[in-house]
Amino acid sequence: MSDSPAPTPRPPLHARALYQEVAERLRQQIFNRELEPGGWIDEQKLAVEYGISRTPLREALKVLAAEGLVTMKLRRGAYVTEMSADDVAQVYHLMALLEADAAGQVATHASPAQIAELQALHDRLELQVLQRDAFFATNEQFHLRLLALAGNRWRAQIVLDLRQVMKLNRHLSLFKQGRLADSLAEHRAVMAALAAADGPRAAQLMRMHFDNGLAATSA
Amino acid sequence: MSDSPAPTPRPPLHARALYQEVAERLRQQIFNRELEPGGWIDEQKLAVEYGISRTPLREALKVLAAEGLVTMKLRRGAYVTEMSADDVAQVYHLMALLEADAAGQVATHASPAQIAELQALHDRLELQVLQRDAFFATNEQFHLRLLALAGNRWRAQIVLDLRQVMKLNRHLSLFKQGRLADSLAEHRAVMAALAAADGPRAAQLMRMHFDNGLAATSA
DNA sequence: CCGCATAATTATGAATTCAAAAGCGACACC
DNA sequence: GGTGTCGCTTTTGAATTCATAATTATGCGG
Repeated sequence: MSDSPAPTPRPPLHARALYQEVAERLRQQIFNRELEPGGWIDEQKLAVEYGISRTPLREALKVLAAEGLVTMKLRRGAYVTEMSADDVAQVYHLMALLEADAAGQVATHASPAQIAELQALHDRLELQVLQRDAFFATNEQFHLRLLALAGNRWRAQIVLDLRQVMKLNRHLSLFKQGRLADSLAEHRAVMAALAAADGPRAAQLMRMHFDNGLAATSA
Repeated sequence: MSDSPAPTPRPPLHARALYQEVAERLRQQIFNRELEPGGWIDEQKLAVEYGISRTPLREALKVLAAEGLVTMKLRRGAYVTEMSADDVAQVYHLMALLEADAAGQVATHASPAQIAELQALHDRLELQVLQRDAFFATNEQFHLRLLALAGNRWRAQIVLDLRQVMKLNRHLSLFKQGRLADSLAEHRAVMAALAAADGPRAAQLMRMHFDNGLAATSA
């Protein structure tokens, strides 16, 4: 009689397919450099490590390949994608284009409550300028939330994928001292434009934010 | 002794993995409406039809899912994605954004030979205004070539995927009489801007080209 | 001692087999 | 007559088995 309020044993927790769980786990291993860019992915080893068969693992690898995180070589298996400096520049350019447009949309169409939500995230960012990892996390939250508010699920998905491949070389964007503070200042300006409902300015500032981000990696 | 100059029996023709071949075949069946949007995809039936096992077919389906062409429902299989009118508008917006940017890049950076190449494609388009299917094919060739010349492989891939999902509802963009001619006129203007190396104008005209395309579907 | 051909090993790719969940229908009970 | 439950069928999901290509090792010949 102690379990009357819906115990929810376990099956409903299997909300996602196994291959998706595996894909997510692979992404994390890639981002954490446990699988290094350019490196070969040993299917058998990972299948044993994950306690599964090769089948769902191979399905996950093909999804990651479609996302661009891994590269399939015919009859040679899967390799973690390597990003050249040129690739980084290209992806930054696209993120700038897409996120600037999103910022413009949000500035002109978002409700006060939604702006307040973004403001809250930004405020948290202000407090985390000395904690690199937390800063990155909150920063990503802000950008993804902005994307969601911009209301274009296709763009949101694309930017998500781009942000993921960008994590392949966090070592390049290991912001040098000071970049974090600069980034925050730019962020503050974008937030101000959003709050002012100034679409063009928000877009322009967001573009600059990314251009500076790119410059910081290549410099 | 008659086969001395490298016969190349067959193996090198296996240039692509089977799951990729299957993915391409599935795309074609989807675009041709042999698999209708919203419809369920019968794995066993298709596997028999293709003369393969379910394994590579399922891998292909997951790739298509990552591209957005099909939707996987947990424990219920794969369904051809349905595009809402809103989805169409969103995707058009992204194509406008990305291709306009690409046009700007090409206008400012392409070599004369590359511009001539695009001009040749456009000239062919002019001759095909009365053949709807040929017009579409050449039109796509032009846009994809432009993307390639713009030199951002990530953008090229993204636009390719977007163009694919857009084909899910060609019935919506079954250009009404006259739209083809209008489209051609816009195309001619874009080509002129490209030839004149006027980046901003090329971008602007390309954006308008897509905006008009969207208006033609929703009207 | 070096190079090439050939055999053994290993890993990928695909088919097959197995398990489990969802859909469907019949039957009984209210 | 309607509703709920039990069991049967179908289909998805995953593991296992099998085939084939590539890599490595080995041995022979130069």
